[in-house]
Amino acid sequence: MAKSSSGSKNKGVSLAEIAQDAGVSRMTASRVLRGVDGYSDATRDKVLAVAKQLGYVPNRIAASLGSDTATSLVAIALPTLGRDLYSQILEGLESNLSSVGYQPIVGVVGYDDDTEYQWLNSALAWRPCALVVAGRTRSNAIRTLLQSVTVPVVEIWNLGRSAEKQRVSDPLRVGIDHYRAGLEMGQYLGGRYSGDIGYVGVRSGEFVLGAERLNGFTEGFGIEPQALLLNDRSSFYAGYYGAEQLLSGNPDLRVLYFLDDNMAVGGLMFCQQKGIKIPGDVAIAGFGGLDVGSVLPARLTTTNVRRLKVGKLAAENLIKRLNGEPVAVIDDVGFQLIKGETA
Amino acid sequence: MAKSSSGSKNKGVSLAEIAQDAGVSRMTASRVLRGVDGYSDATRDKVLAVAKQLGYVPNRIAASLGSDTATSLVAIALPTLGRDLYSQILEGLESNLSSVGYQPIVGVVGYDDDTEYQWLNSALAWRPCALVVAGRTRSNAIRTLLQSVTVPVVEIWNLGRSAEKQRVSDPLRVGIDHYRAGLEMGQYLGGRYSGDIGYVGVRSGEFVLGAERLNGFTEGFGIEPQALLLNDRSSFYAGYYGAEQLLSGNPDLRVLYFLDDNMAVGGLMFCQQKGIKIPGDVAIAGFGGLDVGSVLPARLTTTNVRRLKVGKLAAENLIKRLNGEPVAVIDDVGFQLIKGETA
DNA sequence: CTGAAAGCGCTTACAG
DNA sequence: CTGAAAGCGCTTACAG
Repeated sequence: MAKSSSGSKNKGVSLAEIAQDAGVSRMTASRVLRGVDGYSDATRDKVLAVAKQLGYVPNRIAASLGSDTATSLVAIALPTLGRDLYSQILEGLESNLSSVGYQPIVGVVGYDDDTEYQWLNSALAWRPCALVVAGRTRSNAIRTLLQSVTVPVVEIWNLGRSAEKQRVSDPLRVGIDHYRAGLEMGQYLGGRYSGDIGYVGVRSGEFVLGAERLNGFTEGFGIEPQALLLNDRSSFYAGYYGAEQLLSGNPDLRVLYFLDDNMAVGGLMFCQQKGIKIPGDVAIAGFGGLDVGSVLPARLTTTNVRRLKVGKLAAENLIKRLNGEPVAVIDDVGFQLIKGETA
Repeated sequence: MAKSSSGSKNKGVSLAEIAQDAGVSRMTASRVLRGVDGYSDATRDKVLAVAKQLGYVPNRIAASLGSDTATSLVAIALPTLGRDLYSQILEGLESNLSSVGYQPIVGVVGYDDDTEYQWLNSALAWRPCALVVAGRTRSNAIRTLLQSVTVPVVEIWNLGRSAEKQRVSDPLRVGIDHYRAGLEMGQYLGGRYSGDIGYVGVRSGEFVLGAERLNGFTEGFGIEPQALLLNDRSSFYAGYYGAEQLLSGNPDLRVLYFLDDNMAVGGLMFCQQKGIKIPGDVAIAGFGGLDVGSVLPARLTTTNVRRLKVGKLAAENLIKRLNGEPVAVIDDVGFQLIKGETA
């Protein structure tokens, strides 16, 4: 547990001192500092001057306890962080959240229900005004937790498939329909290629990343791909390795679909090194629309998703909900099939 | 400012209720729940049972106000987030911080002093137990702020050049000496190539990213490179574009050094497409040791830095400082010159 | 436009 | 081992 012996709290300037120096009551000083109505111009100027001179830093801990409104803290639980996906979503979230005075508490919880549950519980102790989690199927314990919480919950990235059954009290969802993204890629490739197909993805324990996309892809293509699920994180190297594994076992594979562009580029590199022609021998497709795909000698065939936009929209919708404004319970950011030169 | 009309705070179970149901005083319940000494086994079991049954979620806001110790919140101000660099550092930070009960409040503040100052000030309102910022030269206002703060400050990524003058009260630093990283690369390439050299980097307004590295590189190579500083974010495409610009203006450039691997790979792609031989015609080097470099047809010459490690070590040292334990004021994570095939 | 009182949910000294 | 009192720094109703 966190403890700090060096940490006797910074007893800085308090509201009471401001009030005293300005010759007003704490209430009046409080009103001025919060910018609510109820004071003369002279009073305002005096209080503000004193506050500035003394270097007053308001104490949100006390403010939050004193009021019965929630804090301006938003608890954000992310599955991962070190790669493009969630870091860009988080950047979008942070940007739009902080611009209106909310501050994110972030946790990296992986794909493990217990870890996420623990984290959410400890985050709740800070009485956040909202919760942001990645959309996915969860254990009963977490579902119960998320439902019993009185603050808004936003699920990002994954819209889920039961888009039609939403009620107003349900969590807000912002992201894309990954099944459809996979479906469209499957249909596109299915119309151009035939023969055996393969998929290289990643799992985290029980949890298979991008499972809905793979389902959609299978449906769209019309053939069950040979799926290789590495127990690893997505990376160029995982894609390289996965392509090697899959192709060495099944040299006839005509199409290789990857969990994301990072892995697809890794697979591409493997094929290039082995003299396998793309897309002549093997067609390759990724997902995500990462930066790298556009600079490759051959433009990567992929599905483009605006990750920053997902974060920004999630923040916007959350803010609307917090302000009691009407808001789309499901917000589909959409995607774009990029018909590149690798498939 | 943040406000929430839907946000009447979740009046959940309080300590008082636990105490009443368990038939003890609030103080005793508090002691049990915090795990400090001073109660019988029977009392403990009773309190714990009631707390669990009622679904008690402790209120850290109140706990923090009630005690005079700092919160378990760590304020982390990052320049950027959507790319590998700081997201991986943050992942390391979060991981080691959360494992001992600290929670990060994160802000993305760019390279602008005013923005960072504002953010730090609002973060301070949450009375964090520590501050984490990126190491760099700052305005007087921020320096004053960071010095006047009573909680530990950690500067990450950049060690700075005045490593010898540190005192115990100075901020902790964890990262690498970027000047040296540039110097060693410059020396390495200077020993292998001669002729005009170029550098493609990025600036954010006044702030030049990786400026110390460029200085070291110049010193090490012994020649002032033609430097192109794009007013953009680092990306594959920026590297591609930068290489194009630089090479079209100076076809004789023999060496191209890039701000980071992303940009270097972009430059590499440009050269490949133009039939420019690497390293026969142009030698290319990056920085960072990003994943992509290892899968390229030609292994990228670069400087490897363990970003996750920077974050983890920063957290570890911070925790030591918070616990009053001795700790290295400057912690050099080090780097590794990768002599690849592109230079 | 202004302020005195009470309270938010905890914890810190005390005292027993 | 246990508890009554006071207080953390604010804000919410009131009342004027």
